Amino acid sequence: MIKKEKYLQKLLPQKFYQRDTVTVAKELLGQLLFHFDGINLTLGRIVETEAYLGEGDAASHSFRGVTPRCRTMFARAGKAYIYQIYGVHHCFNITTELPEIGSAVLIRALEPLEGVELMQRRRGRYNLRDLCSGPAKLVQALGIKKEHDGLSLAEGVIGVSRHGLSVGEVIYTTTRVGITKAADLPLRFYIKDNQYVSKK
DNA sequence: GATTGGATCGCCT
DNA sequence: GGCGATCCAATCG
Repeated sequence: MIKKEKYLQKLLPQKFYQRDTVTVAKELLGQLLFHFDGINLTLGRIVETEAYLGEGDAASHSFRGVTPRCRTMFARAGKAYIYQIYGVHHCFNITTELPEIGSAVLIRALEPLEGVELMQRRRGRYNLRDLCSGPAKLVQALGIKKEHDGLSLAEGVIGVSRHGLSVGEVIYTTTRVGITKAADLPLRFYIKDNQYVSKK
């Protein structure tokens, strides 16, 4: 189980994230998100993302400036921003742009690829399509915790490894899921016809 | 100090 | 398709 090394070799550099949030959200599609918990590696291919902007986006936690919850959104690009939602779940984001811009990309769905058995145990679900087809589902499947908030993806504990889109795969753009403010902005991106996205 | 509601999920009908 | 779980950040007074 030395699989970890081959993914670390292709770790996306910090500069990948320190760019326009919409660009990062689109270019994360097809890449490989992993978590190494010290013993086991779980990994999936990113098939759905959403951009949360640092300016003019009322749905973004950063809309009214720095608060205790969203302070990580104002950290350097390429860090994990993890928050609790509905009292019971957690969501995983990656910070983008320059630190003064409170922006991030929400990872909404993965195609499970490595450590599938462990994901199934963590989820208590066995159908592959039920493992990572939602932001809180993939956090649970990968074993990501709120303690990882602020962690740099350059550490290689949680990280994204390069792996582009396949030939013929097309990116679809829609409005974001589950928000009421700024609900009309086209900031959700997913791989068209992919069976692992959270919603069509 | 109190109230409100949320970047969700899974079970129920 | 509807709704309860369950907590705390954000907002208001």
